[in-house]
Amino acid sequence: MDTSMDKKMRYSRQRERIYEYLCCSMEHPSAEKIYQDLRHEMPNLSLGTVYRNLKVLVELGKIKTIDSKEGIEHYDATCTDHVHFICESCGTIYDIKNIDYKLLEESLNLSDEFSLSKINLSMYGKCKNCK
Amino acid sequence: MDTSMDKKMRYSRQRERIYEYLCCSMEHPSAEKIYQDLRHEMPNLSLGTVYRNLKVLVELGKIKTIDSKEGIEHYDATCTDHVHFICESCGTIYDIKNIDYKLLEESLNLSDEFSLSKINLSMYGKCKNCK
DNA sequence: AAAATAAATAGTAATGATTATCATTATTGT
DNA sequence: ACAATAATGATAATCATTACTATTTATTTT
Repeated sequence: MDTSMDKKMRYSRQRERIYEYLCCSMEHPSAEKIYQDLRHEMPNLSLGTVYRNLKVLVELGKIKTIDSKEGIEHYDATCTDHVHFICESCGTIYDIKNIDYKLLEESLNLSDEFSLSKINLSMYGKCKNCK
Repeated sequence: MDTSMDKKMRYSRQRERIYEYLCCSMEHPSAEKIYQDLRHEMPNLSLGTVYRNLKVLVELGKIKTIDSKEGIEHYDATCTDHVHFICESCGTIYDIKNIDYKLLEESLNLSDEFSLSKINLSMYGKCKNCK
């Protein structure tokens, strides 16, 4: 909401740790999962702090959100281009990295009435272990 | 949750009307929007009934959900294959219909460790009116 | 280095979309 | 028409996320 008068950001151990956690994690955790895991080493970390910092990190472009199934938001620190394959049996979210974006954009046949800025692509199916 | 013992479904004027409304609508409404519009002709329609029937219609495969931005679910009765273009300025959701799915799947370069059953694709950018 | 400042936190209350509950109403097979 | 039971309407409950506020902490100023 605060568009003018940008206030300068200060260092916070909590934000640093949340970002570090996400960078190391391979499993695209939810805010709740991050909170539960970091609680052990930061006993009075607050869930609100996790949400607040995830939002900040998204605005800074350092992490991304994944609109996974049913309502709960998940987060991802891998900021190179990639999309997700979500297994319908076990729910695991896999990173798929070798997309041919030129071919992909071509397949969309978008008329020039639209200017494209972002593609949100997820795939569903069964993974190696489940099929 | 009820996997065994399928109980037989009965006709309901409310469900019929909700489905009809969705088929005629061109704007991918939310449950709340549907409720507010149908309230006039069905004064004691309940919001819960709208949610319940939308869920049933999705299970029957007669309509689809669109995981639009920020949390609120939207619904769509166009069940031919198509994806959505969501304008970042005005929020309008457009149907994009002439996708080349063969080319699209090719561009994904999926290893055969995964068996694909569904693709969820949304595009973001600016529409004709907003750019 | 101490005081002044303002950003960030922890803890908790509030919000808002969706679901569950349950007494009542409506549909369908006999 | 009647019994069986699915669907409704009204409302309460749930649950992820956000807002609020007194306090703590990081930075700036003196």
